[in-house]
Amino acid sequence: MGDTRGSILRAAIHQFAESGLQQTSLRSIAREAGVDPALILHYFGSKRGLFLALVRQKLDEVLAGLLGDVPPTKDIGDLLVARFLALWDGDRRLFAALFRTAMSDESLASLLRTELLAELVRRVAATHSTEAERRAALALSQLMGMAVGRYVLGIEPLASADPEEVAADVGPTLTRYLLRPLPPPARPGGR
Amino acid sequence: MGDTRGSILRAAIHQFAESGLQQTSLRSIAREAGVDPALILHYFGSKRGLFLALVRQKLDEVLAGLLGDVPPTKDIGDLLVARFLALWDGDRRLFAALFRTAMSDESLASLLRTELLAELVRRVAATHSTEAERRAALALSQLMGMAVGRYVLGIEPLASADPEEVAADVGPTLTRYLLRPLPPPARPGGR
DNA sequence: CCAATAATTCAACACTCCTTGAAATATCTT
DNA sequence: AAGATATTTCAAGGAGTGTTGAATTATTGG
Repeated sequence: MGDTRGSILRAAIHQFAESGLQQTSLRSIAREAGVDPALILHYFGSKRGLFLALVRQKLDEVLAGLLGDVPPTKDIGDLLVARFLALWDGDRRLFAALFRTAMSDESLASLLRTELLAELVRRVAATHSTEAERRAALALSQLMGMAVGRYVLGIEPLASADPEEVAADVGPTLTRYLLRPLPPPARPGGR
Repeated sequence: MGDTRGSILRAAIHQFAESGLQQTSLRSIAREAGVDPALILHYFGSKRGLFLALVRQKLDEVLAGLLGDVPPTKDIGDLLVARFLALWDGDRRLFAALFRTAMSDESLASLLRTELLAELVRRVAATHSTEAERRAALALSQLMGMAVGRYVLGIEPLASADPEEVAADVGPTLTRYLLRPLPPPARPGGR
């Protein structure tokens, strides 16, 4: 099995999920992969390069799993929340680690904005030509807050609730942000 | 001015706000405070001890500023959001750094749960004897999501919007979580 | 003024880290 | 089989870390 590069990636996923980007050392990844640390640099250029390779891969999964084939429905919020939870529940530790890193690393945050958020804006704009950015930002922040509470901070009963229950609670908020009338925006220059 | 301890704390706040807990070194704090690194340990025991001293102090400010003297009102959500934003807007970098750390550090996360969340639960329970935990968790996650979007990831237009506008958008969600009827909880053991 | 206590510094230990450049080993091509 | 190429290891550089314990300076109290 000449898949050394693959086994490095696997070890990296495992370690990053366990301890995050900063805490994980190339040495410990190399140890788990049964490989010399220098080899990782040979393949990925740098620790950051390894991490980014990982992120790109997962981001595609997220985009497909979250925004792929969204049927038109009145309960769009419930659907999005359910998909979001299904994704994240499938690999809690890894996603939590990725999310934490995105919050500490401007270049990752920027990736989130330009890929995930932008795609969401595009979908929203398809039904609402105006205020798509505002709606998408609000929806995304509720999604992220739910994730923080459930997966990162472990706030009960949110952390242990069944996905369906969470979707029933949070979904309507998303639906409102995405489809319902919003308060009139502040007039620029008004007081 | 024999306030060396105070100037260490000030330097620490500045540096932690700028770079976070891990990235900031005792040596650089000592440099800014014009002091030997060992002196910090003398006063605070450890790097973590210094950070915790800081957190305790700020947490009290937050609790007072957020949950102190809440008048009974129908628009409780707008009020909470406005207060939350006023607090955080007053020191964006520091709060963002504290929040990031809370997400990576279980003992800080636990502090958030046992202090901020618990206090919120107590307030909610005053008007809703049942489901206070569920309501508080939902409200807190929307607050945190708003914070992540606005301050940490910098999602537009949320990041640059006037506080009043954000309060008008997000407040009703909080009010709903806190005061309005929620979907019936899943029956335990049901399917 | 001198002893006791507090404040502060010095120097060093013991790690760990990412990264580098050259050396060794394996694989492939012809 | 031999030369070329890719893969992998070795050893070490060089910097930075938190922390410790003793030594030094300043401050206070009798």
